[in-house]
Amino acid sequence: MRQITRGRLDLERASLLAETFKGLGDATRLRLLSILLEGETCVSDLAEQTETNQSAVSHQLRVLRNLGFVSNRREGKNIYYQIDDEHIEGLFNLALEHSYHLDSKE
Amino acid sequence: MRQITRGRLDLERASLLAETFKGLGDATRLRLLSILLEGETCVSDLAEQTETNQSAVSHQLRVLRNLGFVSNRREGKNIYYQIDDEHIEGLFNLALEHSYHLDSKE
DNA sequence: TGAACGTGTGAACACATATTCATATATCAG
DNA sequence: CTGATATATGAATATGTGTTCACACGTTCA
Repeated sequence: MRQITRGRLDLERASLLAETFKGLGDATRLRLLSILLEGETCVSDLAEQTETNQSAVSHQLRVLRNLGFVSNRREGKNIYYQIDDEHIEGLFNLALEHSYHLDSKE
Repeated sequence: MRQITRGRLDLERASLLAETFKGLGDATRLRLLSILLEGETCVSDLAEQTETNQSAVSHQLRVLRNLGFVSNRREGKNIYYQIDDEHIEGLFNLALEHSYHLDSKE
């Protein structure tokens, strides 16, 4: 059982966490993740479904890969991406709750 | 009981979520929040404890206020900030778990 | 081998963002 | 009112980031 480190963040740990949140701080990346949460998808399908050009998708997938959010595998000419992190869905849902929370404040 | 909206994110909702994550995507802001999670704190103390100049702290507190993460109250010359969102701690902890997850991959 | 297709990558550009400096505003003490 | 203190704010600057374009690379198929 992992003991979560609580208490004040030092600069180094804060920077690490900031990287994680920054990775989720872009609408295109969130939409890619949202599609991938429904299942493995290849790059061209991701581009089509998000109405984003293929190069932009590739760039953003690299960001997600570097953060350990997704992984990929080649199958012929296609490369399929998949979620490779168990916390993304939770982060999604908490952030959604926050947005509802905001609604109710206004 | 709130029904969480799942499934694919449209652009508008994705942008909203991205704002939330962007707000957490900065080490200075995360450290401020981390201190505030321990209790209400005034601006000058926040600046001192993060070794950040007062103006920068004020700017970042404004960002956090605009996102609904914190609120404040004046007491004499001081202004005390406090956490005003129930999801921040959860987001913190999930992101921490993700960072441990990353460690174990390398 | 060569053409077609899917994907990755570097450069360039436009735009966003964090920090600093100077200064404004608000409150309090005298 | 005056000066001191706490905080906010706008402008300037440096740095980061997302997208596009052009092209490279790898795979398949004929």
